[in-house]
Amino acid sequence: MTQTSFLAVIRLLSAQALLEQKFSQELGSVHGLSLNDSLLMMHLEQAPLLRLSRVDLAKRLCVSPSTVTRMTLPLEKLGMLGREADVRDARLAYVTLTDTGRKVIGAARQTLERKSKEVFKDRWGADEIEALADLLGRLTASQPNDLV
Amino acid sequence: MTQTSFLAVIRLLSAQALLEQKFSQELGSVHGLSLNDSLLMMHLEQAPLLRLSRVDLAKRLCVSPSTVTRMTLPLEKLGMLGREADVRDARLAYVTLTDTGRKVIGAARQTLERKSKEVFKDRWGADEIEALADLLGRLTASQPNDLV
DNA sequence: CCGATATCTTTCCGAACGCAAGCATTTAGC
DNA sequence: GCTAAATGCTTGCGTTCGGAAAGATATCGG
Repeated sequence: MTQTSFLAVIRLLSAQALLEQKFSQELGSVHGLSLNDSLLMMHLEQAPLLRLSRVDLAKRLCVSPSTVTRMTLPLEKLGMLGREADVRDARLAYVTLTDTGRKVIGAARQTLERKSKEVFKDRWGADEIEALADLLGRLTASQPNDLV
Repeated sequence: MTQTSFLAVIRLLSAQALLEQKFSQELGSVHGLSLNDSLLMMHLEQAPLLRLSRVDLAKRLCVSPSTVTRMTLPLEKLGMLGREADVRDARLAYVTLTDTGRKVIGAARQTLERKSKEVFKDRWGADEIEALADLLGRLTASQPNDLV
């Protein structure tokens, strides 16, 4: 007798591995972004001033602060991200989304949306997709600032 | 207007990052296994003869064959996994689950079950957890041999 | 039977990550 | 006002992963 919660967790982990495999390749070859790069930029997209601190981004992405530093470096050199200091707190180094970055993540989002539709193309009703999104939203709701 | 399927995918990716962060640490410090190590051994657990080929494992875990080779190496040295040749096909090198491995993955499973329950502890009804597991099962159903 | 192709596995190389340590700055206690 | 603790960011080191290449074996077509 297997617990339902355990079953749900295992399937969620397996499903993520499947989706990452499906999305990663095209996202990288077409837009030059990794999946985590895209999530980072989408968080910036919906941030108040198109900017977030690095620790804030780390919490939202569930990665270490050092990873954020390393992730933003190449994107900054490509002109997709910028750096901004805080007037009050000299420790903060905000990551900002540039106009170039907005265009790139906009295009990448279209790719993600198209491939997302493909995932549910067969044997899925609109109400079921919505139910899944809703239930997953309750999991991520415990985290700082849900995405989308 | 954001697509529901896109919303579901983004939330699934975020939820996975959250779960991996929650589970990874204790799983590693207590049992010496990574999350992927555990999934690999659980796949072996339910295999017909407690054994699977490396490419088969790679497909089930959605990782490259080289990753399976590297993952199994230390677990083999620790006596949790074994190696078995095929009588008909000399190319195959089955990964087998030893008695030691069965005990270890059994203990790790208990940890995973306990922490899985914690995830849904608050604000979740039994019917909702089951609905989530069911919907996720339809995603992984497209893959070779669903787990659990 | 034999060559061409396909499959299974491993190794090498570069990329990405977490952790611990370190530096700079801010905040809190006295 | 000054020291101690806390916070934000970066760097070095070890670990893990995917892709390409290589070697071994199997299968297929003639």
